[in-house]
Amino acid sequence: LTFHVQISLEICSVAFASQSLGPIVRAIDPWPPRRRNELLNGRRRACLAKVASLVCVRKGDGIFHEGDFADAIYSVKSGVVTTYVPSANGGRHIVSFLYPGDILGLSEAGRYTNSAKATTGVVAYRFPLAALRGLLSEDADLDSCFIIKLCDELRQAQRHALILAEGRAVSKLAMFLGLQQSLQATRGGTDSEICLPMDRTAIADFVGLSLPAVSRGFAVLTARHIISFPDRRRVKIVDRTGFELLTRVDDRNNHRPAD
Amino acid sequence: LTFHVQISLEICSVAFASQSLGPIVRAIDPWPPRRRNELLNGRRRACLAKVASLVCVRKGDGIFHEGDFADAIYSVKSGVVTTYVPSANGGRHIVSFLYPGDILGLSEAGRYTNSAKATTGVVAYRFPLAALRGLLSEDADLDSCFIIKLCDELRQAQRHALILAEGRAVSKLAMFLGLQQSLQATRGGTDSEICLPMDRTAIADFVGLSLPAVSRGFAVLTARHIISFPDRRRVKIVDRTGFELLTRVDDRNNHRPAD
DNA sequence: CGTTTAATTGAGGAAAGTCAAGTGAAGTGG
DNA sequence: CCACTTCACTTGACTTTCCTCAATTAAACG
Repeated sequence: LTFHVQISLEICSVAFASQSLGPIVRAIDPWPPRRRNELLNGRRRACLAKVASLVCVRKGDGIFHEGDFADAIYSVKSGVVTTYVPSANGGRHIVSFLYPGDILGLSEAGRYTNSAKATTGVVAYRFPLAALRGLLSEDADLDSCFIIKLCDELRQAQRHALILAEGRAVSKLAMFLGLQQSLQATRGGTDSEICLPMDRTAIADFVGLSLPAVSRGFAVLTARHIISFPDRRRVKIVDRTGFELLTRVDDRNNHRPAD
Repeated sequence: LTFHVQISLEICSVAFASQSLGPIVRAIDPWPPRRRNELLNGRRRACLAKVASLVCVRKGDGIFHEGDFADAIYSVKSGVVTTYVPSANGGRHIVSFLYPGDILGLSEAGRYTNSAKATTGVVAYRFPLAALRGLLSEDADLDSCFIIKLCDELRQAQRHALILAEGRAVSKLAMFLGLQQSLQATRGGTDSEICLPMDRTAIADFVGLSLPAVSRGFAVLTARHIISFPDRRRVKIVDRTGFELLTRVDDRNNHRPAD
């Protein structure tokens, strides 16, 4: 079975499990000991589901575009969404990869601040802003949930910035893998195997490297036996010590083989 | 009069003007036509002021440190705060520069995710989390205000990522200046003169360049008559067309003198 | 099985990093 | 108030890394 088939299966099962319950919002709580993962109780999920419509997007299709009138936000139900900022000469900067339980549709003065497209087949809840704001103004706990989720996205954006600021290509890639791993860990993935639903170009546009640099970086990490690729879209961390050394911020010297 | 004296004066006047009213929260609204700048009405500001304490921090002193137990968030009343992630070998990555009306103290599982220190003399409101959460659970409009502010910070973090992802040093610097300018514009600053409360090292750590690269980059921009420095901490944009060309995302070719 | 797309690999050049010296301004003590 | 110290910034020379362009291989799709 190829990766795609497995993803499709996952979509079905997730969709099935949460169909009657309504949207999930997933985040790590900024504050001490509360719920850690799914933020909404059944009643509130049902309530949100009432004002939401379900949209299905084929792999590669756009969801909204930078500058469009922002009349709704979305919550990913299944699949992977990429948000990005297109640039003049056909290039783009990828802002984030979004997984089930993530929300998207950030706007400024009524216009989306970036574009979104489906990296795999995607099913998402669509919340018209008017209706959502109605709900938010009535239910402080629901607001709380959004605050927590926004804190989560903010932390992730800051972590992304940390990756982009890193000097060495191998460190960038290691940190990227670490990020993907923790994202998948909070969603019940395994610890030592990371799957990469996006292609190399997308990785390059996310970490701020050229496509060849990504390829070479992965080659170096593989040659040093820090990671291995069972398949182009699946990574195993072989040498966790070496790996974590690279994910440490900066150091400027962690590119050389640790002896 | 030097720059420092001017800053001190500003601190005094700002502190005086908002002393009796309580904290301000400033943000650009993500949604259409609502309030655009100060988000809180007088009653709510007074209400927040009741649970807050005022902290004064001398220039250069720390406010909290990464990993500390996160028992409060802060709102800048006057001065400039820098948040950063320290790295092993004495380096650091700067996450953001915070101005009056900004909030700080992002945490994960009860611990601050980055460190904060005063770049100028700073006065800030300190909100103990317990009290703040009490207020938030009672007042959905106050939650709304925090949601809007978080959206604002998220957009800024994404804009920061855009700067870090940019390839050319001169573009990074131009984008950085553009960012500072828009921050100061929403706070009533002038359009053509930008002031830089932070030193060059801080700029380097923010845009992801070495200190010499920042120096050289500014030199290039000056030589091309795109900007000018009346003083090391004050920048004027001379050639706005050339400037905006550099702030366009990517292009990979905008480093050469446009003929 | 051939075509198209995605990914790797190679060679050359340019940009920024590093290290180190030099300049200027600010702050300190006599 | 001025000389001196100190810190912030600039400038220079050299090295490294990554980007660019291009060719090649590998995988996906009909």
